[in-house]
Amino acid sequence: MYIFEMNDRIKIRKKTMNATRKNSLKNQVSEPTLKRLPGYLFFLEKVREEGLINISAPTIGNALKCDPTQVVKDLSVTGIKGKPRVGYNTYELCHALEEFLGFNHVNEAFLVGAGNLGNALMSYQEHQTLGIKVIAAFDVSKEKIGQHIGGIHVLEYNKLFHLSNRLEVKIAILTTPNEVAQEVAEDLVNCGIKAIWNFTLTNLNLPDNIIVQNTSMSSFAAVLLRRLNDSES
Amino acid sequence: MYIFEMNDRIKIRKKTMNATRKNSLKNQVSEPTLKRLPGYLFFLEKVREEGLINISAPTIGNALKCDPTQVVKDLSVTGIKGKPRVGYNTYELCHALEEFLGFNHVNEAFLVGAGNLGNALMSYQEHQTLGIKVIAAFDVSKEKIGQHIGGIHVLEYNKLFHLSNRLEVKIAILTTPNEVAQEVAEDLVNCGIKAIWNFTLTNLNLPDNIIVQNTSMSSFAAVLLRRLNDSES
DNA sequence: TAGATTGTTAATCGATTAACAATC
DNA sequence: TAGATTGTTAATCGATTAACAATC
Repeated sequence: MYIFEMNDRIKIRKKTMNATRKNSLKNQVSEPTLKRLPGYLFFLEKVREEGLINISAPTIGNALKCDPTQVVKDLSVTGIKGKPRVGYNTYELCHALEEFLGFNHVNEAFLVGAGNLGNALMSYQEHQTLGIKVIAAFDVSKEKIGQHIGGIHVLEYNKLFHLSNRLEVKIAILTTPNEVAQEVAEDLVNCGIKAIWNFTLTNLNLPDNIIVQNTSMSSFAAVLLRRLNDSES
Repeated sequence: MYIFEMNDRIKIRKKTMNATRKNSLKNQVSEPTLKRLPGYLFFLEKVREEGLINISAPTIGNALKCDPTQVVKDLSVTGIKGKPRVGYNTYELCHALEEFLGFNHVNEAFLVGAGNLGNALMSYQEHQTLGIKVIAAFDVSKEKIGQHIGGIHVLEYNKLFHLSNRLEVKIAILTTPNEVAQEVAEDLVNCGIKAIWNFTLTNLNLPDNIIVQNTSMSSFAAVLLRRLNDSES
């Protein structure tokens, strides 16, 4: 009988996991495509308001500075079919994109950490239709508790546990200090949260089935500053 | 003599441009790598404060949930060499990363559009060291002009032209309404701005030498909502 | 020395781009 | 019909991952 070495075992387990993972990810839309979709939606809504009934992929590509073939491929995820020589129906496309992205219905969310960034996101969302609506914010600071920001109450952190029992909220926005992010995230998962929009710099360690969307401003700053540096040399 | 058809000409010009572009981009660090670097920096700073002198790529990869080979490759851009069986010197790495990213010196920036998101970024930056410091904000709204937010004056938009003459600011943060973004961006370029951190949904049309870093919150919302949807089916 | 880790080079993987037939 | 545009399939490109020699 052949005895695996430890390294072999690990490799085999890794491969199996990857295969399973990949299978469940099959026919999922790729992240680059998903990130481009809101851009199409915004542009198409503008165009539609201007009264255009149809628009071709080359026209869209020209406006958004990307390859027409890519536009065709990206838009195909909505299931909407275009007509040769005519293009796509702007109304149909807008509608399908909103539905596909989940921007057409209200996705309720909790927000934890009513600091600067937290406050900003609370105020911001009133004006942008991200499809995500913060219904309650939580903080531990006595000064912040009781405040109204952008029409949202800031509640005591402990109330999270009660409230999550009553409401079926699946999304949480995490804007706490980095040091407590992991701890808070675990609480959120225990409260039934399925997806965390993480604005902290902490790398969260959570069960595989929890969706974590890391959004670090410093990544963008890094690209901008480095490109500026490159261009000057 | 062979006469090109128009399509051929366009194709050839495109190819030439791409070749030139690529040449100037040669040995530039890729965007995915750049976006990961602040994560390494943040983690290494924490680790260094805890007193660790050396750290290996596998240890970093484990903490940040990414491939050790990728860690090695990413960190190689700093020029810091690790020692086999020992790893990298945490102090050297932190220092080199900060320098490489431009986070070690103050990069002055203007901010245009002191709305919700603008205010947030003004307050936020005090606490995070993104390497970018807003030294003045501009708005057209009478109510906002004269306010102090996060220690930053909100000035009348027209003052931008005077001030940019005196100061050598190269970076601008754009948080205006979408409708005026293009117009403001052109003003900024005329004022000598070289890099624009664009938080609007408008696709800016600017000279090739201007660096535009698009940062749309809705892209992240799109990925999060879609993944949540996928996981539920 | 033995073995873990670096660093480089090759293989793989996935996304973008190109090519082209189908079609309105 | 002619020709622009869709939509699919193939080629290219670039990033990630794997393999392995060098080295402390």
